[in-house]
Amino acid sequence: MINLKNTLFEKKLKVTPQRLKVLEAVYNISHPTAEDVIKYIRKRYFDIATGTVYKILETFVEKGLIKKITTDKDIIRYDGILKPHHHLYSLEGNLIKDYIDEELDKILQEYFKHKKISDFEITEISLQIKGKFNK
Amino acid sequence: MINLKNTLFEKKLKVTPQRLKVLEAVYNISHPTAEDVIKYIRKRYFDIATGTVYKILETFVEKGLIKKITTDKDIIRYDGILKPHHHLYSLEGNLIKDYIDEELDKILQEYFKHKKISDFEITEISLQIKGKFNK
DNA sequence: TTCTTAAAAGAGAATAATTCTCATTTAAGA
DNA sequence: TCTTAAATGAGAATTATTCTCTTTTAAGAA
Repeated sequence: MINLKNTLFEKKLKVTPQRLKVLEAVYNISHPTAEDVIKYIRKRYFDIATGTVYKILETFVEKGLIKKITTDKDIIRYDGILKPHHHLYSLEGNLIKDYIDEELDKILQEYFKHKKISDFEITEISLQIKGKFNK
Repeated sequence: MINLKNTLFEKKLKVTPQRLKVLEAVYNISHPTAEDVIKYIRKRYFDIATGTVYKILETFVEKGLIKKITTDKDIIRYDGILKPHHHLYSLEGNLIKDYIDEELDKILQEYFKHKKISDFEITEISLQIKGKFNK
């Protein structure tokens, strides 16, 4: 169980009720949009301005507390998992799942140790795996 | 040199001047946004309604003529290259480059032939490689 | 505990990308 | 050439996101 207050404190961010709840939301919802976060907080805790949530999410991304994830929809989603991982995308719906595979990471790391891409320095590699979820 | 008229015809799409130019634009601009396509056409050929361009791009994606590509910005980009490939993303600016690497594709294919992801059928794998371009 | 102040939050207007509606035009086959 | 379903255009509507400016508050100092 993560101590939310401490997480903010370590990043030198003022601990506010709004920030605590946004962080909680991103940790508890899978790949939420800003709108998802707003609903989560309004339903359970208190009213919050949309601009505030957008601002807080942006701040968290800058501080490296959460990550933006890429989708080909026009809505930005966020991810509370920081350790490098990949994503499974449903070709049918909006479902996105995390995919963690350290063996694969090792293979990729090994591969790019030898194969250099000219004029490009790799910081991070993530796979988008598209397909179909079977129920 | 691709025959644009024929490309549309094969997909059973009415051949219109607007569609021809949108297709030309996506082939000639690297990872354009809808706005990029509109500017391209207006500058060189004729005025075109924004809604028309959005509609045409959507139609092309549905017919598999082009692909949407994912970015963590809030703008959708398109890609005229259909053969499976990966993308290099600049962490600094908006630069996106195609990255084609058949050796890597083979390794991934081999890897996932053995390693199955439970309840998921892979259709397509693409890498997002983030990092820094060196001039 | 109270005071101070920079930072954060709130309200709502502004912006920008995208979608929608409906009237008009046009490609393509009869 | 005629017919018609499909495509385009114009602009309004929608929606996600950002911005502005005022008010509130967290946190450290006194």
